[in-house]
Amino acid sequence: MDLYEKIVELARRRGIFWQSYEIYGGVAGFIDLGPLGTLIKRNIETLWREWFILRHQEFIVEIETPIIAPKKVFEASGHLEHFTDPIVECISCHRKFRADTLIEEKLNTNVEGLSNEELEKIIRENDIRCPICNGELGKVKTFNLLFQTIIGPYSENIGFLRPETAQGMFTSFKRVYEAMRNKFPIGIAQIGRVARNEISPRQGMIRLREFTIMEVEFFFNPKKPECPLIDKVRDRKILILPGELKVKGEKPIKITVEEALREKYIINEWLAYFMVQSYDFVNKLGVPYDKQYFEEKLPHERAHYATQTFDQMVKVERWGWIEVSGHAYRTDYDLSRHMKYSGHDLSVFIPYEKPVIKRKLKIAIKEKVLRETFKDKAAKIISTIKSTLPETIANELKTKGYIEVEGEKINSKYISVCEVEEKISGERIVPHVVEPSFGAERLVYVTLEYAYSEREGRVILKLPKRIAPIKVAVFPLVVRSRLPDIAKEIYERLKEMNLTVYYDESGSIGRRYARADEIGVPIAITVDYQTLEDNTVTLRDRDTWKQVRTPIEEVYRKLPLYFEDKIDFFKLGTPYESKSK
RNA sequence: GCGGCCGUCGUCUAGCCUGGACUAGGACGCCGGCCUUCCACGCCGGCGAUCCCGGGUUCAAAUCCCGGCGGCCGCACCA
Repeated sequence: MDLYEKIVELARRRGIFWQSYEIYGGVAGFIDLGPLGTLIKRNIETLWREWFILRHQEFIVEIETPIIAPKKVFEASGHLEHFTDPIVECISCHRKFRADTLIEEKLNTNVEGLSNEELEKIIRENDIRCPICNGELGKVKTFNLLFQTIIGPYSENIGFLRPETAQGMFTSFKRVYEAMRNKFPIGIAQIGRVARNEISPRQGMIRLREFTIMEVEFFFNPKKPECPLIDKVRDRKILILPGELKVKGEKPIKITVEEALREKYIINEWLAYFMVQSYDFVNKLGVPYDKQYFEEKLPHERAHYATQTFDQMVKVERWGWIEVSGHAYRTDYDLSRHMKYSGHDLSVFIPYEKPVIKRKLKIAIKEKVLRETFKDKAAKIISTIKSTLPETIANELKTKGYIEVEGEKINSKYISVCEVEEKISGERIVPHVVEPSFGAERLVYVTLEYAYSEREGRVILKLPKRIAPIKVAVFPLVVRSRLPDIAKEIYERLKEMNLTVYYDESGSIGRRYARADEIGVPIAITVDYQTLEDNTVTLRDRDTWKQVRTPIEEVYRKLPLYFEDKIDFFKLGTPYESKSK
């Protein structure tokens, strides 16, 4: 049984996650989170919020937008066109191939944007066959990974489930920007469900058809792409595999952020900054730095909207390196497309430090005179003049004394040229975007895998205490005397402190410790006979099985400090060894 | 989607080849009780199985046949 199987089994047994709709045989690509899984995922989300939003709250804000969007949104975003692949199936061996890459490889030509029929024609004309068995290829079909639905009753209004939360940030960009009183640069974050109709998801929690994305769309001025926070991470070393090394089959290299930027491995400082944040965030979930690296996606591997993408890879036992986050430089692709498709201006006004004074020619039209002379034709003449460059008009007036419009000669009787000063206080730009984007369920799995350990045949989930779904377990050593009463009292007090905590008096104390270890409870409090004498209890550390003894009142004071990482376990009391040992 | 392997209590499994005594057995876990002064102790009891689903063959199907669904691995696909 490999680690993945052990975790899946533990998850099912203890209520962390399992396959959805089991009673109907299950459906691939969907999972339920159980009581513990829900807590774990929420703790990961909370940590993410703190790490990416709270710490940057002066310029990163969180929003929520719908899961369903009308067709137009995905026409604009390019997903209807690009989130699909033309696929051909070999008639004899039934293997499937991407039609476009097959042709591009064989004929060494670019067939981007061609229709399925055109691709099929090329395949027929060039007698392209199955590269595996040399069999004949069938019809070119399209796979679109968007889930489709209908908005409203009996409606023609087609909608789609979003494949990423990002579009919500783009479509509402202007509102958020204004609500934040034109804060710029600005990051908009969202945690939400997305859906992708994967062709064949078969890696449990790793490839889901519906999952949670945590992402930031960070909007900045492409003319000022510097990140003021980059100094904080400039000297940080990261493991990175740039595209140019990847194509040579080389391994990731360990370099500083500064070097990565200098060598243009990473093309934007903000992108680099968020990559380091992500490196640390995943480390906080229990993944060591040497089990992570950033891999650049090659042009043909990238999504349609990105000019550079790094995937943050984490090593897992079963599948090797898997992607837990993507870091894409999306440029102004999305905003520009939404401007074009919606007709709304999504640009941002950037004031200059000092207004620029520009001298400019202006044509003054004496409309009244012009109308009197040319009657009906006047309107047309005026609009033509207005759409002509003032410089051109001035030049013609100077040389010829008139300009010719609509077959009429217009001289200085009707128009005159003057020079005006124009004060330009800034310019409008379409922001560029970098996007760090995490898959929450994958992080849940990765966190579990790195927390999983065994000791003396027992499972111990060494979850970071921030992530542990249950923080404290309270046990009476035996069900005798007043021990259960005191333990229950402690349990009630801890609940009032907003901790997740549980009380257990069943079976032997050893069994109860084992049960608690298995779901990663960091601290177990045991009420024993000594408690009756001096009001002290033992606290047991999940990872070392060591115990300390502390007065009950001290427990309430010190536990919060422990969970805030202000003190470590051994500061919770004085070392304690049980007598029987 | 193809090929290989697989699908029985919560979990792991026995039974399947060679159809019938299977009311589907066990272990672990879970629940209750007893016991118990610190690491899955012991004893008693209990709950717990659409034998993946549907169809067929048969007097009789967990067992044989067909179809489907789901899982794992490989290919392909996807990020």
